[in-house]
Amino acid sequence: MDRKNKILHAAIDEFTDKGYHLARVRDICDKAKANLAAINYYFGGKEALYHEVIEFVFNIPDPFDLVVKDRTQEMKPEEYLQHWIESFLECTSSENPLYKYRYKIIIHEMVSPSPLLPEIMEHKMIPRLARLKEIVRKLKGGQTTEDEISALCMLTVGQCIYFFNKPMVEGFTGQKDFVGKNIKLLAGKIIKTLTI
Amino acid sequence: MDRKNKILHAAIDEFTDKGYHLARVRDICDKAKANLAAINYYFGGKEALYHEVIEFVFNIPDPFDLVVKDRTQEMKPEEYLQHWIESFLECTSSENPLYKYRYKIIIHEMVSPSPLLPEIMEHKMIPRLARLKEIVRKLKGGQTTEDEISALCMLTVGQCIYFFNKPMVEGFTGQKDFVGKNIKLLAGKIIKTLTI
DNA sequence: TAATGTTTGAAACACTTGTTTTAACCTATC
DNA sequence: GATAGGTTAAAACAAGTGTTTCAAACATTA
Repeated sequence: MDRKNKILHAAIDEFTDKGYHLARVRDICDKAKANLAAINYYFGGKEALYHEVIEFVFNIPDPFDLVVKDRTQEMKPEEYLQHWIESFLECTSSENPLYKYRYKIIIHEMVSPSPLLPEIMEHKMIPRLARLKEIVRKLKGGQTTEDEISALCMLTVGQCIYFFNKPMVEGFTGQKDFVGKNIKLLAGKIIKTLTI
Repeated sequence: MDRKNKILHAAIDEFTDKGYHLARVRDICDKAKANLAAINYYFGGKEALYHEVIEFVFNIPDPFDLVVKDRTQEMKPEEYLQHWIESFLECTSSENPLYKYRYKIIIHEMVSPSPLLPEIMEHKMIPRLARLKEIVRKLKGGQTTEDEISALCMLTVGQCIYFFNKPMVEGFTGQKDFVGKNIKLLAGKIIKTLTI
Protein backbone atom coordinates (compact mmCIF):
# COMPACT_ATOMS: atom_id res chain seq x y z
CA MET A 1 0.00 0.00 0.00
CA ASP A 2 1.39 3.40 -0.92
CA ARG A 3 1.93 6.06 1.68
CA LYS A 4 -1.10 8.15 0.79
CA ASN A 5 -3.37 5.14 1.25
CA LYS A 6 -1.68 4.18 4.48
CA ILE A 7 -2.36 7.65 5.82
CA LEU A 8 -5.99 7.52 4.67
CA HIS A 9 -6.59 4.25 6.50
CA ALA A 10 -4.82 5.43 9.62
CA ALA A 11 -7.02 8.52 9.44
CA ILE A 12 -10.16 6.42 9.14
CA ASP A 13 -9.12 4.62 12.29
CA GLU A 14 -8.37 7.81 14.18
CA PHE A 15 -11.36 9.88 13.05
CA THR A 16 -13.92 7.13 13.61
CA ASP A 17 -12.44 6.43 17.01
CA LYS A 18 -12.05 9.96 18.38
CA GLY A 19 -14.19 12.15 16.15
CA TYR A 20 -12.98 15.14 14.15
CA HIS A 21 -11.97 17.45 16.99
CA LEU A 22 -10.17 14.95 19.20
CA ALA A 23 -8.40 13.17 16.35
CA ARG A 24 -4.73 14.15 16.22
CA VAL A 25 -2.78 14.45 12.98
CA ARG A 26 0.34 13.36 14.84
CA ASP A 27 -1.37 10.14 15.91
CA ILE A 28 -2.49 9.50 12.35
CA CYS A 29 1.06 9.93 11.09
CA ASP A 30 2.40 7.66 13.80
CA LYS A 31 -0.07 4.92 12.89
CA ALA A 32 0.81 5.29 9.21
CA LYS A 33 4.53 5.53 10.00
CA ALA A 34 4.57 8.71 7.97
CA ASN A 35 6.14 12.07 8.61
CA LEU A 36 4.01 14.81 10.12
CA ALA A 37 4.19 16.91 6.96
CA ALA A 38 2.75 14.11 4.82
CA ILE A 39 -0.87 14.95 5.65
CA ASN A 40 -0.52 18.46 4.35
CA TYR A 41 1.50 17.30 1.37
CA TYR A 42 -0.98 14.64 0.23
CA PHE A 43 -4.29 16.00 1.42
CA GLY A 44 -3.84 19.69 2.15
CA GLY A 45 -4.69 19.61 5.84
CA LYS A 46 -6.72 17.93 8.58
CA GLU A 47 -10.14 19.00 7.33
CA ALA A 48 -9.43 17.95 3.75
CA LEU A 49 -8.22 14.57 5.01
CA TYR A 50 -11.40 14.18 7.03
CA HIS A 51 -13.38 14.93 3.90
CA GLU A 52 -11.71 12.04 2.07
CA VAL A 53 -12.33 9.81 5.08
CA ILE A 54 -16.04 10.66 4.92
CA GLU A 55 -16.20 9.90 1.21
CA PHE A 56 -14.48 6.57 1.73
CA VAL A 57 -16.46 5.50 4.75
CA PHE A 58 -19.88 6.32 3.37
CA ASN A 59 -19.12 4.41 0.19
CA ILE A 60 -18.40 1.13 1.95
CA PRO A 61 -21.33 -1.14 1.11
CA ASP A 62 -22.72 -2.48 4.35
CA PRO A 63 -24.18 -6.01 4.78
CA PHE A 64 -27.62 -4.63 4.14
CA ASP A 65 -26.74 -3.16 0.74
CA LEU A 66 -25.19 -6.49 -0.25
CA VAL A 67 -28.30 -8.48 0.65
CA VAL A 68 -30.83 -6.10 -0.80
CA LYS A 69 -29.00 -4.92 -3.94
CA ASP A 70 -31.63 -4.13 -6.58
CA ARG A 71 -34.36 -6.23 -5.03
CA THR A 72 -35.81 -3.27 -3.13
CA GLN A 73 -38.86 -3.07 -5.34
CA GLU A 74 -39.74 -6.77 -5.28
CA MET A 75 -39.21 -7.20 -1.53
CA LYS A 76 -42.11 -7.04 0.90
CA PRO A 77 -41.71 -4.13 3.38
CA GLU A 78 -41.58 -6.58 6.31
CA GLU A 79 -38.77 -8.54 4.70
CA TYR A 80 -36.86 -5.37 3.82
CA LEU A 81 -37.13 -3.98 7.32
CA GLN A 82 -36.17 -7.29 8.88
CA HIS A 83 -32.94 -7.19 6.87
CA TRP A 84 -32.44 -3.52 7.64
CA ILE A 85 -32.64 -4.02 11.39
CA GLU A 86 -30.60 -7.21 11.55
CA SER A 87 -27.88 -5.69 9.38
CA PHE A 88 -27.76 -2.64 11.60
CA LEU A 89 -27.38 -4.75 14.72
CA GLU A 90 -24.76 -6.91 13.01
CA CYS A 91 -22.76 -3.77 12.31
CA THR A 92 -22.75 -2.83 15.97
CA SER A 93 -21.32 -6.20 17.02
CA SER A 94 -19.34 -7.16 13.93
CA GLU A 95 -15.68 -8.09 14.13
CA ASN A 96 -15.23 -6.30 10.82
CA PRO A 97 -14.52 -2.64 11.63
CA LEU A 98 -15.49 -1.62 8.08
CA TYR A 99 -19.15 -1.84 9.01
CA LYS A 100 -18.80 0.29 12.10
CA TYR A 101 -17.01 3.25 10.56
CA ARG A 102 -20.12 4.89 9.13
CA TYR A 103 -22.04 4.77 12.39
CA LYS A 104 -19.09 5.86 14.49
CA ILE A 105 -18.71 8.94 12.31
CA ILE A 106 -22.44 9.68 12.56
CA ILE A 107 -22.41 9.36 16.34
CA HIS A 108 -19.40 11.66 16.71
CA GLU A 109 -20.96 14.20 14.37
CA MET A 110 -24.19 14.19 16.36
CA VAL A 111 -22.39 14.85 19.63
CA SER A 112 -19.55 17.13 18.50
CA PRO A 113 -20.29 18.44 15.02
CA SER A 114 -17.41 19.07 12.65
CA PRO A 115 -17.40 21.75 9.95
CA LEU A 116 -18.51 19.01 7.55
CA LEU A 117 -21.73 18.02 9.34
CA PRO A 118 -24.10 20.01 7.09
CA GLU A 119 -22.65 18.26 4.06
CA ILE A 120 -22.80 14.82 5.67
CA MET A 121 -26.35 15.47 6.81
CA GLU A 122 -27.55 16.54 3.39
CA HIS A 123 -25.78 14.06 1.17
CA LYS A 124 -25.27 10.99 3.33
CA MET A 125 -27.88 10.79 6.06
CA ILE A 126 -31.10 12.41 4.91
CA PRO A 127 -31.26 10.33 1.69
CA ARG A 128 -30.76 7.12 3.66
CA LEU A 129 -33.42 8.02 6.22
CA ALA A 130 -35.77 9.04 3.41
CA ARG A 131 -35.51 5.53 1.92
CA LEU A 132 -36.35 4.04 5.31
CA LYS A 133 -39.32 6.39 5.63
CA GLU A 134 -40.56 5.30 2.22
CA ILE A 135 -40.53 1.63 3.15
CA VAL A 136 -42.21 2.26 6.50
CA ARG A 137 -44.92 4.25 4.72
CA LYS A 138 -45.46 1.33 2.38
CA LEU A 139 -45.72 -0.97 5.40
CA LYS A 140 -48.16 1.15 7.39
CA GLY A 141 -50.43 2.18 4.53
CA GLY A 142 -51.91 5.52 3.52
CA GLN A 143 -53.96 6.34 6.62
CA THR A 144 -50.86 6.80 8.81
CA THR A 145 -49.79 10.40 9.52
CA GLU A 146 -46.42 11.76 8.46
CA ASP A 147 -45.46 12.36 12.11
CA GLU A 148 -46.19 8.76 13.01
CA ILE A 149 -44.04 7.51 10.13
CA SER A 150 -41.20 9.76 11.28
CA ALA A 151 -41.66 8.61 14.86
CA LEU A 152 -41.50 4.95 13.88
CA CYS A 153 -38.35 5.45 11.83
CA MET A 154 -36.55 7.32 14.60
CA LEU A 155 -37.59 4.81 17.25
CA THR A 156 -36.18 2.07 15.05
CA VAL A 157 -32.89 3.86 14.45
CA GLY A 158 -32.67 4.81 18.13
CA GLN A 159 -33.08 1.22 19.26
CA CYS A 160 -30.41 -0.01 16.86
CA ILE A 161 -27.83 2.72 17.24
CA TYR A 162 -27.89 2.53 21.03
CA PHE A 163 -26.01 -0.76 20.81
CA PHE A 164 -22.91 0.99 19.51
CA ASN A 165 -22.53 2.13 23.12
CA LYS A 166 -20.00 -0.50 24.12
CA PRO A 167 -19.41 0.79 27.70
CA MET A 168 -23.15 1.11 28.25
CA VAL A 169 -24.07 -2.35 27.02
CA GLU A 170 -21.19 -4.00 28.84
CA GLY A 171 -21.80 -2.05 32.02
CA PHE A 172 -25.46 -2.88 31.99
CA THR A 173 -25.38 -6.55 30.98
CA GLY A 174 -21.91 -7.48 32.20
CA GLN A 175 -21.42 -9.23 28.86
CA LYS A 176 -18.86 -8.60 26.12
CA ASP A 177 -20.97 -9.78 23.16
CA PHE A 178 -24.54 -9.29 24.29
CA VAL A 179 -25.67 -7.98 20.90
CA GLY A 180 -24.04 -10.69 18.79
CA LYS A 181 -25.60 -13.31 21.07
CA ASN A 182 -29.06 -11.75 21.00
CA ILE A 183 -29.46 -10.37 17.48
CA LYS A 184 -32.59 -12.37 16.73
CA LEU A 185 -34.18 -11.48 20.06
CA LEU A 186 -33.40 -7.78 19.63
CA ALA A 187 -34.42 -7.65 15.97
CA GLY A 188 -37.69 -9.37 16.85
CA LYS A 189 -38.50 -6.76 19.46
CA ILE A 190 -37.53 -3.86 17.21
CA ILE A 191 -39.57 -5.05 14.23
CA LYS A 192 -42.60 -5.19 16.52
CA THR A 193 -42.23 -1.43 17.06
CA LEU A 194 -43.02 -1.12 13.37
CA THR A 195 -45.59 -3.82 12.75
CA ILE A 196 -47.91 -3.48 15.71
CA MET B 1 -24.29 34.56 43.62
CA ASP B 2 -20.69 34.32 44.80
CA ARG B 3 -17.88 33.82 42.37
CA LYS B 4 -17.34 30.14 43.08
CA ASN B 5 -20.96 29.39 42.31
CA LYS B 6 -20.92 31.49 39.19
CA ILE B 7 -17.97 29.49 37.95
CA LEU B 8 -19.66 26.20 38.82
CA HIS B 9 -22.74 27.11 36.82
CA ALA B 10 -20.74 28.38 33.88
CA ALA B 11 -18.85 25.08 34.03
CA ILE B 12 -22.09 23.09 33.99
CA ASP B 13 -23.06 24.96 30.86
CA GLU B 14 -19.74 24.40 29.17
CA PHE B 15 -19.20 20.75 30.16
CA THR B 16 -22.70 19.60 29.29
CA ASP B 17 -22.49 21.41 25.98
CA LYS B 18 -19.03 20.36 24.81
CA GLY B 19 -18.08 17.39 26.97
CA TYR B 20 -15.01 17.13 29.16
CA HIS B 21 -12.29 17.21 26.51
CA LEU B 22 -13.67 20.01 24.32
CA ALA B 23 -14.74 22.22 27.21
CA ARG B 24 -12.36 25.15 27.66
CA VAL B 25 -11.49 26.61 31.05
CA ARG B 26 -11.04 30.01 29.38
CA ASP B 27 -14.61 29.86 28.06
CA ILE B 28 -15.91 28.92 31.50
CA CYS B 29 -14.12 31.91 33.05
CA ASP B 30 -15.42 34.21 30.33
CA LYS B 31 -19.00 33.05 30.95
CA ALA B 32 -18.56 33.53 34.70
CA LYS B 33 -16.74 36.84 34.20
CA ALA B 34 -13.97 35.44 36.37
CA ASN B 35 -10.23 35.48 35.99
CA LEU B 36 -8.51 32.48 34.45
CA ALA B 37 -6.75 31.61 37.70
CA ALA B 38 -10.05 31.38 39.61
CA ILE B 39 -10.73 27.79 38.54
CA ASN B 40 -7.49 26.56 40.02
CA TYR B 41 -7.92 28.74 43.08
CA TYR B 42 -11.44 27.54 43.93
CA PHE B 43 -11.50 24.03 42.55
CA GLY B 44 -7.93 22.93 42.00
CA GLY B 45 -8.09 22.35 38.26
CA LYS B 46 -10.26 21.37 35.32
CA GLU B 47 -10.81 17.77 36.34
CA ALA B 48 -11.70 18.67 39.92
CA LEU B 49 -14.18 21.24 38.62
CA TYR B 50 -15.71 18.61 36.34
CA HIS B 51 -16.07 16.36 39.35
CA GLU B 52 -18.13 19.00 41.17
CA VAL B 53 -20.20 19.50 38.02
CA ILE B 54 -20.97 15.77 37.95
CA GLU B 55 -22.01 15.77 41.61
CA PHE B 56 -24.28 18.75 41.06
CA VAL B 57 -25.85 17.54 37.84
CA PHE B 58 -26.62 14.02 39.01
CA ASN B 59 -28.27 15.38 42.14
CA ILE B 60 -30.82 17.48 40.29
CA PRO B 61 -34.17 15.73 40.80
CA ASP B 62 -35.71 15.17 37.40
CA PRO B 63 -39.47 15.35 36.70
CA PHE B 64 -39.71 11.61 37.16
CA ASP B 65 -38.26 11.65 40.67
CA LEU B 66 -40.71 14.40 41.61
CA VAL B 67 -43.72 12.45 40.42
CA VAL B 68 -42.72 9.08 41.79
CA LYS B 69 -41.12 10.10 45.11
CA ASP B 70 -41.67 7.26 47.56
CA ARG B 71 -44.60 5.73 45.74
CA THR B 72 -42.37 3.26 43.86
CA GLN B 73 -43.61 0.31 45.88
CA GLU B 74 -47.31 1.05 45.57
CA MET B 75 -47.24 1.89 41.86
CA LYS B 76 -48.10 -0.70 39.24
CA PRO B 77 -45.13 -1.42 36.92
CA GLU B 78 -47.09 -0.18 33.90
CA GLU B 79 -47.81 3.12 35.60
CA TYR B 80 -44.22 3.50 36.78
CA LEU B 81 -42.81 2.84 33.32
CA GLN B 82 -45.31 5.16 31.69
CA HIS B 83 -44.03 7.97 33.92
CA TRP B 84 -40.44 6.93 33.37
CA ILE B 85 -40.70 7.13 29.59
CA GLU B 86 -42.74 10.31 29.44
CA SER B 87 -40.40 12.06 31.85
CA PHE B 88 -37.42 11.00 29.80
CA LEU B 89 -38.96 12.36 26.61
CA GLU B 90 -39.96 15.56 28.39
CA CYS B 91 -36.32 16.05 29.40
CA THR B 92 -35.21 15.83 25.78
CA SER B 93 -37.60 18.57 24.71
CA SER B 94 -37.86 20.63 27.88
CA GLU B 95 -37.19 24.36 27.90
CA ASN B 96 -35.60 23.87 31.31
CA PRO B 97 -31.95 23.03 30.75
CA LEU B 98 -31.67 21.56 34.27
CA TYR B 99 -33.31 18.39 33.07
CA LYS B 100 -31.03 17.96 30.11
CA TYR B 101 -27.70 18.26 31.91
CA ARG B 102 -27.60 14.71 33.18
CA TYR B 103 -28.29 13.16 29.80
CA LYS B 104 -25.93 15.48 27.97
CA ILE B 105 -23.13 14.42 30.29
CA ILE B 106 -23.99 10.76 29.80
CA ILE B 107 -24.01 11.09 26.03
CA HIS B 108 -20.66 12.88 25.98
CA GLU B 109 -19.16 10.29 28.32
CA MET B 110 -20.36 7.46 26.11
CA VAL B 111 -18.81 8.97 22.99
CA SER B 112 -15.63 10.53 24.42
CA PRO B 113 -14.99 9.16 27.89
CA SER B 114 -13.39 11.40 30.50
CA PRO B 115 -11.14 10.16 33.31
CA LEU B 116 -14.26 10.17 35.50
CA LEU B 117 -16.35 7.75 33.43
CA PRO B 118 -15.68 4.67 35.60
CA GLU B 119 -16.89 6.57 38.65
CA ILE B 120 -19.96 7.95 36.86
CA MET B 121 -20.76 4.51 35.51
CA GLU B 122 -20.51 2.79 38.88
CA HIS B 123 -22.20 5.35 41.12
CA LYS B 124 -24.62 7.19 38.86
CA MET B 125 -25.69 5.03 35.97
CA ILE B 126 -25.62 1.37 36.93
CA PRO B 127 -27.81 1.93 40.03
CA ARG B 128 -30.37 3.82 37.96
CA LEU B 129 -30.49 1.16 35.27
CA ALA B 130 -30.72 -1.53 37.92
CA ARG B 131 -33.90 0.09 39.26
CA LEU B 132 -35.35 0.11 35.76
CA LYS B 133 -34.43 -3.55 35.34
CA GLU B 134 -36.17 -4.38 38.60
CA ILE B 135 -39.43 -2.78 37.49
CA VAL B 136 -39.30 -4.41 34.07
CA ARG B 137 -38.77 -7.78 35.73
CA LYS B 138 -41.79 -7.17 37.89
CA LEU B 139 -43.78 -6.31 34.77
CA LYS B 140 -42.71 -9.31 32.70
CA GLY B 141 -42.91 -11.93 35.44
CA GLY B 142 -40.61 -14.76 36.46
CA GLN B 143 -40.45 -16.78 33.26
CA THR B 144 -38.60 -14.06 31.35
CA THR B 145 -34.84 -14.54 30.87
CA GLU B 146 -32.30 -12.08 32.24
CA ASP B 147 -31.08 -11.31 28.70
CA GLU B 148 -34.61 -10.44 27.60
CA ILE B 149 -35.04 -8.08 30.56
CA SER B 150 -31.74 -6.39 29.71
CA ALA B 151 -32.74 -6.18 26.07
CA LEU B 152 -36.06 -4.55 26.89
CA CYS B 153 -34.44 -1.96 29.17
CA MET B 154 -31.81 -1.00 26.64
CA LEU B 155 -34.33 -0.78 23.82
CA THR B 156 -36.38 1.54 25.98
CA VAL B 157 -33.44 3.76 26.87
CA GLY B 158 -32.23 3.72 23.28
CA GLN B 159 -35.57 4.91 21.98
CA CYS B 160 -35.76 7.72 24.49
CA ILE B 161 -32.18 8.96 24.41
CA TYR B 162 -32.12 9.16 20.62
CA PHE B 163 -34.34 12.22 20.83
CA PHE B 164 -31.56 14.26 22.43
CA ASN B 165 -30.13 14.29 18.91
CA LYS B 166 -31.39 17.71 17.98
CA PRO B 167 -29.73 17.89 14.54
CA MET B 168 -30.94 14.39 13.70
CA VAL B 169 -34.55 14.92 14.71
CA GLU B 170 -34.72 18.32 13.02
CA GLY B 171 -32.99 17.11 9.89
CA PHE B 172 -35.24 14.12 9.63
CA THR B 173 -38.62 15.67 10.47
CA GLY B 174 -37.97 19.26 9.45
CA GLN B 175 -39.57 20.28 12.76
CA LYS B 176 -38.13 22.22 15.71
CA ASP B 177 -40.30 20.67 18.43
CA PHE B 178 -41.24 17.28 17.08
CA VAL B 179 -40.75 15.53 20.43
CA GLY B 180 -42.69 18.05 22.51
CA LYS B 181 -45.55 17.83 20.03
CA ASN B 182 -45.57 14.04 19.92
CA ILE B 183 -44.73 12.92 23.45
CA LYS B 184 -47.90 10.90 23.90
CA LEU B 185 -47.52 9.23 20.50
CA LEU B 186 -43.86 8.37 21.16
CA ALA B 187 -44.42 7.22 24.74
CA GLY B 188 -47.26 5.01 23.56
CA LYS B 189 -45.04 3.30 21.00
CA ILE B 190 -42.17 2.88 23.45
CA ILE B 191 -44.30 1.40 26.20
CA LYS B 192 -45.52 -1.19 23.71
CA THR B 193 -41.94 -2.41 23.36
CA LEU B 194 -42.23 -3.43 27.00
CA THR B 195 -45.78 -4.65 27.33
CA ILE B 196 -46.24 -6.77 24.25
C1' DT C 1 -5.14 51.57 62.68
C1' DA C 2 -2.26 47.63 61.93
C1' DA C 3 -1.75 42.98 61.03
C1' DT C 4 -3.34 38.97 58.97
C1' DG C 5 -5.46 35.99 55.85
C1' DT C 6 -8.24 35.68 51.63
C1' DT C 7 -9.36 36.81 46.92
C1' DT C 8 -8.34 38.79 42.43
C1' DG C 9 -5.87 39.86 38.09
C1' DA C 10 -2.16 40.10 34.68
C1' DA C 11 1.41 37.83 33.00
C1' DA C 12 4.11 34.06 32.12
C1' DC C 13 5.02 29.07 31.69
C1' DA C 14 5.03 24.55 29.78
C1' DC C 15 2.97 21.77 26.75
C1' DT C 16 0.04 20.50 22.71
C1' DT C 17 -1.36 20.82 17.96
C1' DG C 18 -2.10 22.09 12.98
C1' DT C 19 0.68 24.07 9.63
C1' DT C 20 4.76 25.71 7.11
C1' DT C 21 9.50 25.86 5.76
C1' DT C 22 13.62 24.22 3.85
C1' DA C 23 16.79 21.04 2.55
C1' DA C 24 17.75 16.32 1.50
C1' DC C 25 16.38 12.32 -0.94
C1' DC C 26 14.63 9.59 -4.46
C1' DT C 27 13.29 8.32 -9.38
C1' DA C 28 12.20 8.72 -13.96
C1' DT C 29 13.61 10.79 -18.41
C1' DC C 30 16.82 12.54 -21.65
C1' DG D 1 25.30 10.64 -15.53
C1' DA D 2 22.70 15.10 -15.33
C1' DT D 3 18.48 17.23 -14.64
C1' DA D 4 13.82 17.99 -13.14
C1' DG D 5 9.86 16.79 -10.63
C1' DG D 6 7.95 14.46 -7.11
C1' DT D 7 8.54 12.73 -2.16
C1' DT D 8 10.31 12.53 2.58
C1' DA D 9 12.23 14.28 6.96
C1' DA D 10 13.49 17.44 10.67
C1' DA D 11 12.81 21.55 12.56
C1' DA D 12 10.45 25.60 13.51
C1' DC D 13 6.24 28.45 13.84
C1' DA D 14 1.95 30.34 15.54
C1' DA D 15 -2.01 29.74 17.97
C1' DG D 16 -4.31 27.40 21.67
C1' DT D 17 -4.69 25.38 26.45
C1' DG D 18 -4.29 24.07 31.48
C1' DT D 19 -1.59 25.64 35.11
C1' DT D 20 1.36 28.56 38.04
C1' DT D 21 3.34 32.74 39.84
C1' DC D 22 3.30 36.84 42.37
C1' DA D 23 1.97 41.18 43.64
C1' DA D 24 -2.02 44.10 44.32
C1' DA D 25 -6.58 44.59 46.29
C1' DC D 26 -9.82 43.42 49.63
C1' DA D 27 -11.83 41.92 53.92
C1' DT D 28 -11.51 40.53 58.75
C1' DT D 29 -10.07 40.88 63.32
C1' DA D 30 -7.20 42.18 67.19
